[in-house]
Amino acid sequence: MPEGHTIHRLANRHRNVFGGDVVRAWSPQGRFSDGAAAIDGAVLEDTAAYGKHVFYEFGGDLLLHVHLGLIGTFRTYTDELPAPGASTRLALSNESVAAYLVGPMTCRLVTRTDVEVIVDDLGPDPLRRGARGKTVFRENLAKRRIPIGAALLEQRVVAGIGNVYRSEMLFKAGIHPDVPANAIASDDADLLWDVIVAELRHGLRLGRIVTVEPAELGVRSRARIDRGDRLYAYQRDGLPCRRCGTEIRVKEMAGRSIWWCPSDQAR
DNA sequence: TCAGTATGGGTAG
DNA sequence: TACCCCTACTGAT
Repeated sequence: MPEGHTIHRLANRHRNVFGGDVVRAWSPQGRFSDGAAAIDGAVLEDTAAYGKHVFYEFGGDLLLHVHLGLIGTFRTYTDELPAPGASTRLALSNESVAAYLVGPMTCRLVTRTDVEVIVDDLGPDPLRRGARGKTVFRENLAKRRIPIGAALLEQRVVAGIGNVYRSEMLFKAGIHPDVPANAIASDDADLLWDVIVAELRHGLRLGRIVTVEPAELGVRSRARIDRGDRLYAYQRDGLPCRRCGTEIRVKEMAGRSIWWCPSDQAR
């Protein structure tokens, strides 16, 4: 489930369980054998997430770059350590933890210069501390004529938003997905940024996407919200809006479906 | 048990 | 625009 919050959780988890340790690395699938051999026996010094990218620092100029894409998963085991399956691109382990990467879009070795190029091409990451994030986000919107619903999926505009969050953020900010990004008032852009930061932090903490306000369901925390009640708009086409009862709509935008409430998200 | 789909995005054409 | 990665989940059978 790789939107930005998932990747930051992954980086944090692997820093906690592998950080400072010598790790064993191999590629059961064989497609990353040379890369795995290069980091096998090295100390994992740190991990870092930027948007949907995660980097593993092995000292010097040796880093591992992973992007899960749509179907990639990185499963981490701390109790029983099963053997990796044949499709495992990269297996990492120390004495007590094993992590198996399957189906990633990207798994390669990079240099610090490569990382800089990748990160420089990304918009601000709402899960990273940075006083200028809101300003850069607002400036990025002002430069684009495309609909805001499309702009939110562009990782150069803001890094870490995926298809679930784009519908949910626009619902919570009360913005119609068709509004051109450069037509959004700066106050609304600031509000949208604040919603994005808050929601991604909730997602990071919970490990799942829950955007519905607990008070609206009469519960005390997002952790108590049932699976079917977690979202306002995403994949709820034909169902009544949780706030106003208007039927949620869906259409395609930037090659993917987007959902919105025609009443709460007036143009 | 199986088919269909998707929380992504690079690359080839 | 099609393909790819080849998982995880959902709904139909």
